[in-house]
Amino acid sequence: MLKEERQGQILQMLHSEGKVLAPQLSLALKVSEDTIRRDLRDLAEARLIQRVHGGALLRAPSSNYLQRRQGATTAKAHIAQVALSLIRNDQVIILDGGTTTLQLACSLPTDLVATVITNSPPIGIALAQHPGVEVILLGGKFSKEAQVTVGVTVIEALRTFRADVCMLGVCSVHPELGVSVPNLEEAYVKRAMIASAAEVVALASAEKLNTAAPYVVGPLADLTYLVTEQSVSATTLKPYRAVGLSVLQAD
Amino acid sequence: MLKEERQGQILQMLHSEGKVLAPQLSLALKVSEDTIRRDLRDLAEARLIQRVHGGALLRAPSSNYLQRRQGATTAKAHIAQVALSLIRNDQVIILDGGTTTLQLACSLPTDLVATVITNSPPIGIALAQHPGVEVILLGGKFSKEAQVTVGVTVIEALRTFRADVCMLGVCSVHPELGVSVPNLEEAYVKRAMIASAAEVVALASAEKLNTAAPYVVGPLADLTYLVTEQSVSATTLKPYRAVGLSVLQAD
DNA sequence: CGTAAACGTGCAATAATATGCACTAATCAG
DNA sequence: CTGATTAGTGCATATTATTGCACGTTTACG
Repeated sequence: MLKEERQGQILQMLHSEGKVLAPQLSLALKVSEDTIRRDLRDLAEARLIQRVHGGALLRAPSSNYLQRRQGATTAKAHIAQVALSLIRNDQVIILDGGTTTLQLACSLPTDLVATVITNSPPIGIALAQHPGVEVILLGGKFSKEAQVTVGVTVIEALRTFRADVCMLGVCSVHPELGVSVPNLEEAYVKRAMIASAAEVVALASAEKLNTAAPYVVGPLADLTYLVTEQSVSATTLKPYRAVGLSVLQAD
Repeated sequence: MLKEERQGQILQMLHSEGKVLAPQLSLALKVSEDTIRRDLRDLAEARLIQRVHGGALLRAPSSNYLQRRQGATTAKAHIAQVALSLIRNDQVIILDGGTTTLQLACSLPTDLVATVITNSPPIGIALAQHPGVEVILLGGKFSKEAQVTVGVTVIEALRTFRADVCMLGVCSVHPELGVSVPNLEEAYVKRAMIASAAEVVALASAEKLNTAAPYVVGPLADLTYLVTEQSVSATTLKPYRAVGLSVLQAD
């Protein structure tokens, strides 16, 4: 049995039982407790479990999303402001999850008349303030970390829409690799969002540029606009403009 | 039993009882009072409880700001508390939208392992605090007043599930008319929830009893349990019990 | 005050863990 | 193909964490 396979089983058992004990795992997986402990250490290092004396527990709920929601708001607010200019009345808009897009949702004019399709419950709730906006929430498994729904139902549901524009919060964007994310599920969802929209707007703060993550969403050619911060230099943006992307910078 | 697990139970008992005593905990958790005291010291250090001579108290008067935001009356909290007793580990639970069910979601033990299917984004977000709970959000048009998703996609999605129990917040319930709601869409959704669950629990505060609304969800026979307040008289409840419904009252 | 309960501390027993080392199997450069 | 390297594992041993108990001190409350 491979190490990764074994660690996968540990995770699975943890999620079904709520807790796991080292001796119990040793017995079930037929390896020594030492190996189990090493596995648990690895998994704890990867922030997948909460290691405790005697075994492991489900990871304590992280307030990552809330923390991120606090941080770096001015840059994101500026980016959101620019993205606003790409939205017009009576459009069908796909809004990706994430803090930048949540900021965008909050910044929408209150008299905007539009349909917003999103996999982010917080965005849906935020848009309750906008009487003219019809909100369609995409259903699926709720990812607590990113506060979005993921899974095949989200992708299936997206297929049934034809949106005018899609606002994508990107984790990583690179001139050659294109858009990539740290999570397989999210990659599929973003791909489906891109496929269902006529125009695609990527919202990327400065630190996202020229970086890459494990899962590729698609090439730069999939994007129509790239919105980023004022502070980014022209040379940094040159390769993006070179492939025909319209780059907008906040002021 | 792991230390962290035990401390989790202490927290849970504290939240349900309002206070805990060292000897009582020692008895309940089958460890010495010394260990209990060490646990209480740890928890106090982590600012999770307020340590006092003899045991511990809740640190802040209000345990959850979400509860306050909803203006949770004590009645609703009590109803939710009773409904908790109908939930066990490893169940698949359908949670209806509404303030009472949100209260219920917030009151779930943090170490509960279960799957929750809901059409309420606020409930989904609230359950992000529960690492053992897998949340499935039902997608559809977002109703801003009720803060739930509605529409045919919700009903379609519900068809694909077979839940152990369904927790229904009811607007109106009447011995002869059964459950009814003021909105056609919601009626359809509740009907679908009932159809997908083995047991149906209706949560109804006192003022909901013996009232009716325009759209009928179904007869009382669809329900398994009716949870309501202590203050409701036995004569009021008699017709409900007469049709074989198990009526539970908060204390 | 005085008493009993509650508390803190040091200590020993036990369980869990970390670390160093040896062995195996797979990989890879030459 | 061969020898070297490396990741993964199990074992022995040292270290640490957790717990219960003993004992002296503090606290609550009549």
